[in-house]
Amino acid sequence: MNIERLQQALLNWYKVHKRDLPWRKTTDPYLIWLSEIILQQTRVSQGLPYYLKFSTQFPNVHALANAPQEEVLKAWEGLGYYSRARNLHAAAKEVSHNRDGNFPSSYQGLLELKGVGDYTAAAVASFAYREGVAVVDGNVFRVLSRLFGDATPVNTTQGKKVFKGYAQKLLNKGQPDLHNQAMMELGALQCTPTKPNCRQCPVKDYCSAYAQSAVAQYPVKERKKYNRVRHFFYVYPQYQKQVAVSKRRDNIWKGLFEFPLLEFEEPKEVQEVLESKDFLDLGLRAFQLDTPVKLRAHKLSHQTLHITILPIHFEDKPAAFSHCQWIAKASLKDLAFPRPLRQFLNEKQLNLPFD
DNA sequence: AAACCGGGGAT
DNA sequence: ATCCCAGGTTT
Repeated sequence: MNIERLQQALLNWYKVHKRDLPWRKTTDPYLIWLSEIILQQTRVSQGLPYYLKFSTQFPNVHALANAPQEEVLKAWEGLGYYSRARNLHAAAKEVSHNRDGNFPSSYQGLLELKGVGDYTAAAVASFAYREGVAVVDGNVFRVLSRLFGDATPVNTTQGKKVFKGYAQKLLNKGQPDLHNQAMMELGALQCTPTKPNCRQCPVKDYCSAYAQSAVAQYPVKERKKYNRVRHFFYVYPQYQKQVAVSKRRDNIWKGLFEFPLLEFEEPKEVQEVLESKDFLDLGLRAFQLDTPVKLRAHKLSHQTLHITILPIHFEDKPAAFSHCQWIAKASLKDLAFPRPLRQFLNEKQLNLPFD
């Protein structure tokens, strides 16, 4: 294979077909890093509005570092993988307070920032500094597995090593920034998971899988099937114009707000929940239960949540929920909630505009 | 090495 | 219903 010809064909294709994306118009490591964290495991169409919001609300690393975590999580609300937001904030503090606002100037240095792994370090280093390190994201795994006809499962330790090696060997050392972006763009637009457009592919003449009419067989993945089912019953405690909320401390949705939660591994009827020890242990007095609201199943990549809301009104200011904070309903909109709770709250506001 | 961590869109 | 997305961290 003539690597120089392949590199040139790739760049020529990229210059014609590349999408016009805002993070491609800058070499500011802050903006590039910000875009890369947002785009981890996230499609461009989903991440773009968040990038626009963050780059406006936090125009530089100091603005982000000096914001409260609750403000950062609120801006991240709905995007998922919230550890990204927490690590983003921690890394901003590190750069702002301990590095005088300067991001690490190399791939190796970038790797030390929280939330920055192999892909993101290579992306920032090549885009912002033109360092000669190859990026390997989901797109590049797919392109390389087809190009070399390599059936090593991509989602394994060995796969990461093998395909990183291909990527580094293929890298255009003169223009690593454009080359890396071109590889990813090729995977996103041309060498797609299903129905790749091989007919118009700039590198089809070099593609092993194409030569064997076996493009659809790549990439090979080891698939793990694990889907935990959980049943959440949220007590939604209301007293006059106030509600009780708490902040999640661990696991899923860490750092986001929620309501008092009763969780079960097995399905339960509302009546069973009301008679359960966990509910009775809340020690609620003088309350009225409204119609329970069953949300539709919330499917995550690795678990399914069945969520039921139990709205209750207290007649007197309750002594319970000491671990919660009582806040005005009007300020619910300022807090970051998990997606299903945010949808419930927004619909409830529509139904009860004067509540 | 395997599990965990969100949400949305395409098929 | 399943797969995949500009992946990283924890166990």
